[in-house]
Amino acid sequence: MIKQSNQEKFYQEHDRHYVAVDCIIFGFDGNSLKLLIQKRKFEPELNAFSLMGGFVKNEESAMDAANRILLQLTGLADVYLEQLYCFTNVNRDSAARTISIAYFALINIYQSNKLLVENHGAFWVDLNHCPKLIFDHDAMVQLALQRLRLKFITEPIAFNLLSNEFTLPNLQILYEAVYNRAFDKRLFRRCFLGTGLLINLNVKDMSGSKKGAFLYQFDHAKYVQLYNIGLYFNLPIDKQPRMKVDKFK
Amino acid sequence: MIKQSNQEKFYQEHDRHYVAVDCIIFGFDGNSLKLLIQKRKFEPELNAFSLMGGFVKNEESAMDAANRILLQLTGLADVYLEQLYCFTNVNRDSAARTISIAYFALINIYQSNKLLVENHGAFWVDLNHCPKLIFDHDAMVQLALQRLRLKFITEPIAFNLLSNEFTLPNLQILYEAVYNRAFDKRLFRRCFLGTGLLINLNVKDMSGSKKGAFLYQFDHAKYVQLYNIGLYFNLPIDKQPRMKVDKFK
DNA sequence: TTAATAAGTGTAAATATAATACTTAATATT
DNA sequence: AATATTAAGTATTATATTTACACTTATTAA
Repeated sequence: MIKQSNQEKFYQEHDRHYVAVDCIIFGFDGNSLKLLIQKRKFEPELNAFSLMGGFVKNEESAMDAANRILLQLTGLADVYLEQLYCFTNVNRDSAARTISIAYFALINIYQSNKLLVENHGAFWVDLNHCPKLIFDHDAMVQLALQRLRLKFITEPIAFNLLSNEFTLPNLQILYEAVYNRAFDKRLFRRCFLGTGLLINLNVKDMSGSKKGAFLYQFDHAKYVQLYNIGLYFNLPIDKQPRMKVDKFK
Repeated sequence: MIKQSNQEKFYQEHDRHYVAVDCIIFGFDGNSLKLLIQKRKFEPELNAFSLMGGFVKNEESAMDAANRILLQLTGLADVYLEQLYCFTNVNRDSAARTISIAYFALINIYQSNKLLVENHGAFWVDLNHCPKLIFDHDAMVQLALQRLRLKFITEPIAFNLLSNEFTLPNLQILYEAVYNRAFDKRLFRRCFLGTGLLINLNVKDMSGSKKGAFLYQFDHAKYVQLYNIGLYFNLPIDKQPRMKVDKFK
């Protein structure tokens, strides 16, 4: 008990800080990547654009806080959510020294609760036409996009942005939006179908073309099963040129 | 001014937290990967083993804090240091709610100041024979090792663990320690020499064998130059088997 | 019936990776 | 002086992967 009080003293000598989480919330409307941002209703930076965020409370982890904020804003639980980076520059927040743990989320844009989103002054913007955001939020978004590009190659997380049922053209357009470049249809299909993780539902979605495109589902169970025997998801796309002697001989 | 005070009120409604940094400090003794840990001289967990850490102060970023701790402990500045992950579980620290931002460092074990290290009750342990560490520090180390394996393939950071001059066998032993497996000498040499980033000094290090092994330097300037024209460091080693239809047909 | 549209498909060439064993330089030993 | 020892250093062939590339098909609308 005396120990406990010594401990407390030891800790109490140190500074404490506001700890916030900021959420980079990605969505996909079938054509382009979207980001959910808000017009701030409070100071500092009233009326400026920012990511959705909030403070971490004593009784919750940062992940809890991010989930809480996502639920409040979108009505969605069990969202794909990943810690991105912890931003700690002393003056990053103009109001008070605050460290921010950035998380990025992938959600199905059409499953989010429109009313909740609107009530929070939030709205979806095209990633390519995103207004300037406050503080270091632009840097957060850029870093999230980088991370997304890494992840899309090495984990099958793209499906979090799509409906349960999707077509291969849907999937390709999503990847093209993320990497901001076109892929050859034949190569793209082969590398995805080659994983054996897509279940052809033998039903056509006729909304996108006259011929219609087959609907697929992602076989999550098979993914887990293969992962557990040491096989990994890894698409041979968007490989960056490598330093090689012949490349500059 | 009234605005400012409203801001302050808004922030002051929220909890503040102790924010620590913990450093996963890697070294290499020519044979195996080492970790710098300490025997704690204070509560909680007096005499238990832990990573080196400290609290983030009001006037410094987390990176500043990590650098400060590294300098105090090893006498080294300008160390390779990278943010790993922010650990925020509510009960991760038994003494008080503390969030910890973990950083990993790569240092040349022989450049660290032995006296300083000893005075801090710190010492190097073989990664394969590391005692149980306090709190979530074991998880931090495992995550750092994972990150290291990713990074060693995609960035030439291994050289931070070696002397300025090194032999190809030195480098290979280091990679073998990190990936915990043997590499074929011919493949390993080819993939490194193939980058064109190693300068053969045409001087032999005779300490390791009768024949001697040529000393090399990493050509950092060339690395930056190639990086800037869009060529990337990427070694084709330790590729994980990929999910493919034929693999389980 | 035909025109239009996007979906869907296969093969060959080039490149990258993996698998493999012997030679060489220097030192230590007899 | 000859020989044994040790780890360093080297090249080729087979296999797998990646890239490049153009036509056919299913359906709807005119």
